[in-house]
Amino acid sequence: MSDSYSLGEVEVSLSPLERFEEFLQSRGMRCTEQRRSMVNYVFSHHDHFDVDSLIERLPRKSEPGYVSRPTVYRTLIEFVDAGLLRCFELDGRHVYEHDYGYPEHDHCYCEKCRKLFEFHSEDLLALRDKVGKDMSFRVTGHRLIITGVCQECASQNRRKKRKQDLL
Amino acid sequence: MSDSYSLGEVEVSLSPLERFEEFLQSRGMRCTEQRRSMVNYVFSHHDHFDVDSLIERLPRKSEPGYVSRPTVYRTLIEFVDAGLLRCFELDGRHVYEHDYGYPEHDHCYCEKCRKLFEFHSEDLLALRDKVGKDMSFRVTGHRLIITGVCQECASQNRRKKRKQDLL
DNA sequence: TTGTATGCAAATAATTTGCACCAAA
DNA sequence: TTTGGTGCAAATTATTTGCATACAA
Repeated sequence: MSDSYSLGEVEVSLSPLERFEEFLQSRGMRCTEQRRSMVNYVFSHHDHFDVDSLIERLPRKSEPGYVSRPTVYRTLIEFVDAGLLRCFELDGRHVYEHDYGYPEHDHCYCEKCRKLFEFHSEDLLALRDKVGKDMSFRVTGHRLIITGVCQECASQNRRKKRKQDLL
Repeated sequence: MSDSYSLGEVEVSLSPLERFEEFLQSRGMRCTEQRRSMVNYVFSHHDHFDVDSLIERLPRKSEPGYVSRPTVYRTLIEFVDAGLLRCFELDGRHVYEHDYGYPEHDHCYCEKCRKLFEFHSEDLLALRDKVGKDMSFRVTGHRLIITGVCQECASQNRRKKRKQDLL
């Protein structure tokens, strides 16, 4: 095992668990069974997820690794504080995604299938900083969501329309 | 009175009430006391607002123009459908702002005072369309929020720090 | 008159909290 | 042994809904 850890596309020197342990130490918090379980399950996929979909993947009650719903909420907040996850709101619920070891990006959101598609734009970062300068605003971050219809949903619509035309 | 109506910076040919009445007609909905009252209060300010702050401005129960909370929610949805308001989520609640007769814009959000500052960027629209093209995504809209600290809050911090330095 | 709209109270949904018990360091 | 952590049940918050009544067209 090398001394660096690859997640997505960015090289980082610690695994998510190691980094989280460091965070816990620095705050006098404990590395519990539940926290370790959460790290395992959250960082074994790179999808976006909400609390419900995470709990579906987590072990059930009475199985090893089970984490209660309140603790899931509490631990996700810790992950965000630790810089492991980012969180945003979509359709009235919190959505989480990997931050640590994962390249910065923004999203297109399909209003039909409700899927998120990632993209990265250097121009956006430049634009963001320019706006900050113009407005004397000290920028710490941003969130851009482009809404619309993804290719797949758009072509499904077209297929349906063609069928209707034949009737 | 001229036959065009100026709100913010964009000229439109109908007042918000007239436009809403048109919308209601087209859907076989009725122009009620409550809907008229809401139009009055919502379009007499240009601020961002959430349901609670709107209800604070609205007449109290037993006063003329009173609208019950469920009807406030229902009517705001109608305003959005009618293209009079836009809605987005911030800190777990719905925030509304004028759309009709108001120029397209995005926001800087100060994490200290939680105020929203508007800006407009043509570059952003171009960027948005380019991303859509690159990703074969049919763009219908976007939402950009730049987070950080506004000038006022930043300078307050500096003042506090200076004072602390003197102790 | 006829169905849409409203207010009330109750239901939902997502998230948070109080607290007695449990366990990491 | 000493705090911090957890699960449970209950509380909160924002929003939505069912339904009997009220009212616009």
